[in-house]
Amino acid sequence: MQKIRSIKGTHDILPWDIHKWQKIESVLREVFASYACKEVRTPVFESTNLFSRGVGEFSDIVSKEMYSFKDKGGDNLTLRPELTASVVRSYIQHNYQQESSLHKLWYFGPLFRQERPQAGRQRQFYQYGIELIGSPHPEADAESIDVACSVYRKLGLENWELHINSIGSIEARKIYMNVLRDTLKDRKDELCETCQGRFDGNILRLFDCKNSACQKIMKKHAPSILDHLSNEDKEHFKQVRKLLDAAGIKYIVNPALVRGLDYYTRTTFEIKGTALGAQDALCGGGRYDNLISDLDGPETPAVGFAAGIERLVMAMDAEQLFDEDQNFVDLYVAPMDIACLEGITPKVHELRDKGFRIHIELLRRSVKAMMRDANRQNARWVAVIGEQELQSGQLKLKNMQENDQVDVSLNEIEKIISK
RNA sequence: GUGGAUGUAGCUCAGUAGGUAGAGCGCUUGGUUGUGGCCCAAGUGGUCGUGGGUUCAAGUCCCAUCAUUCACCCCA
Repeated sequence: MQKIRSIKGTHDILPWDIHKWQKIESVLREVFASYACKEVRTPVFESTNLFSRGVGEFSDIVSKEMYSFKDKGGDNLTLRPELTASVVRSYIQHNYQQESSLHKLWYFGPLFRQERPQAGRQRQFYQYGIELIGSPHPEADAESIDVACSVYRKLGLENWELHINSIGSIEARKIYMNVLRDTLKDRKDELCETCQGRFDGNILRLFDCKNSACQKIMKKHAPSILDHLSNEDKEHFKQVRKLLDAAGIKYIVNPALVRGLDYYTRTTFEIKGTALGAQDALCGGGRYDNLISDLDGPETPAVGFAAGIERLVMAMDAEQLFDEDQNFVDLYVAPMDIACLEGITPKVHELRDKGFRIHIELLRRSVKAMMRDANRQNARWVAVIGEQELQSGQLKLKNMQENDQVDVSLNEIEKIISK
């Protein structure tokens, strides 16, 4: 008999690790609120064709990594492999543009991709991100990059770097790709197999190849995409950089940064964790001016990013940025027997209503065992409740840090444990 | 999908030349009658991933399989 376990590439976030996620989530809310972004939540599954149209039918994500299935009505559904398409779908479906001409949205949730798991990559994983929809201007690009960086700054993360690039408009990119093909065609034989395969298709991907021979060739001979942008593209990118400078954000202009998703235009950016393994992208994003109209929505410019939580947790663990789990209990109630438990219940109920964190011992253990347990649970105060205490209404509250006891009446408990 | 590494108690691991399993931590209980953190003691806990094979005998050798993990690919 095989032990039941979570399926490949999925993980439990265990009770003793959850505080890490809660810390991150609370900072996210804080940061997004400070940029006046609003949260949107969309379903975890959508029509399959939303992704094949939005992400690109020939992209790896769509062609081989999606969890797709037919429901009982025969509809083709897919567990979302990314969130931008879903948010855009929601934007179009509910005519957000009628509410306001600019939307600053953020999201957080699980995504699903059937890839081979490894460090920093799982089949169900969590991302948060933002989409700024409506503005064609560089200030929107800069703001979305700014938000992304703020999260790491607020969390105290140090080992990361921001890479930015502009891949121009579709027209400029087409021209550039031809130039690239032209300059590299004599060296095509020196490239690795996969790169040769991509030579005639999406040649931009050659920049992503990890093969050192390919990298050398690209570094030496490939022209920079930045030299092949239109004047408008160049001006846009220049303004983005000026705004980042003004915000005091350090960045690396990296002309080799070509994001994998098909929908990007102009600005692309990526934040790399410098202490992570092979999967080092903490955050990736860029501008996508054509996606909304491609999905039959109104012509609407937009820019956004997505960032992975698991990788962030790894990066923060590496820098030891998580405090000990501070989930202490305010009052540990140790009843001598069931009658004592019953007698103290009204008081406990009242205190819990007021928001105190109270643990009542549920195992009928010895006082010694209860004290040990209270210690383990980081209890601030302990009250041993016996017949005597109940009858007199007087009890001893033990302060676990100071190791001393105070005599109090039932009604004074609240005052003491509030401190 | 392709490669490499690994699979022994809840966790981290040891297991010597093949002879039917150990440590530390954890957990439980005790060290007198109602009080923790240190210390001490006892106890709990594993069909050695699974299935075959070789052998008198396998955790230890061989094969298969599954799982985990790292890397390729791709990406957050």
